[in-house]
Amino acid sequence: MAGSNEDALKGLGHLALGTRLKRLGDRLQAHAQVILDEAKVPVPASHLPPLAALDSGGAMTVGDLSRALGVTQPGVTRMTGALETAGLVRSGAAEDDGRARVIELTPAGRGLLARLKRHTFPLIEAAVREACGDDPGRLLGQLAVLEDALEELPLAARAARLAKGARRHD
Amino acid sequence: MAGSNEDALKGLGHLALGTRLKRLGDRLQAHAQVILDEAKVPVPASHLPPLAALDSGGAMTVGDLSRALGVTQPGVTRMTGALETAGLVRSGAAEDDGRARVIELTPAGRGLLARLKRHTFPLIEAAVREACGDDPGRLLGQLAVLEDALEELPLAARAARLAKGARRHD
DNA sequence: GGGACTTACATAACCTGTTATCCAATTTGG
DNA sequence: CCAAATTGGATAACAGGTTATGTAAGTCCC
Repeated sequence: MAGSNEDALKGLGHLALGTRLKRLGDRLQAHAQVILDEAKVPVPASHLPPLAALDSGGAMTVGDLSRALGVTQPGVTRMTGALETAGLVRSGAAEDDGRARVIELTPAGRGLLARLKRHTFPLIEAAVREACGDDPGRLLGQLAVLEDALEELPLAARAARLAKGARRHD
Repeated sequence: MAGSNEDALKGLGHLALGTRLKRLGDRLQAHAQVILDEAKVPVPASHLPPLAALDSGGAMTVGDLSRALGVTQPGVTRMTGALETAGLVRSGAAEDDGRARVIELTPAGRGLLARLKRHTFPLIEAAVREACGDDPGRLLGQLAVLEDALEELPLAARAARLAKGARRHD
């Protein structure tokens, strides 16, 4: 019999780290969604990043948002389309460039953001921080280390180098 | 005016932790995929967890796999379907229960796993460990803390408690 | 033993991201 | 000034997960 499962991912250790990170991220978002729902926020959590970016950065184009959020341009097009349907943002051609579409918050969007910043975001922030354990910054630090490392030298390159070094033991 | 921006995104800070974890996980998987491709592994990285689970746990049903991997049952159905098409697993009704479908590795699947365990997994493992920085276990530990915390008390409950405590400052 | 629940899986529809490609507007260079 | 290259965005197709629901097999209980 398989005995106690669960350890399948654990057994893969660092190999499954990617899977594990994704799942944990998903779960965090789902939990945050519950808080948002309780606060009667009329948008899914996934739409908050663009709203926050527009709030802090002011009106900007699709491309700007794409860069600001780190999601691809089609993703931004879809998100902003949904937000526009929800009445939280509006958009129009840029004055100086007919190709660019400038997105800005509507009053409704600004109002929502104001409420969120005052009541909801701090709550989520505090709850997540608490869930992170004694030293909340440490997790973020570890993530940054990993992100930077991947940026600096891809895994494949590291693997190749390690393989070369290990070959004599083979 | 929003003044110094940043604080909207700061407010999102830990809400964005979910997004960040997911994105980092994605990137890790993409990097691992490169290594797998170079090793001529004929499956996407996302299919390795079920293979590894079957390898370590032996033949098991769809439901077992779902629990072992932490993905939903339809997800397992799809994954195993693809693996079966690829000839790496096979399946059949359980002897004692006509509803259950038991999945097991084919010889090809076992062979692939053997090769991976010998050559590829250790490489990925080592590369990821290196990328994680000086103390590779610490990140896993942090993740476990967060996972356990979410399990033990959902964010919404934490938020509710924190909100109650903070109300007198409102 | 036969009807009502329960269980295990399959299927469908959806969500949210991706890459690939197309179109229109702008810029550039001859 | 017009043709070519570039740029900003939209659209389509796909990926990999999810939830919701359907269906067949098993179990319970009168």
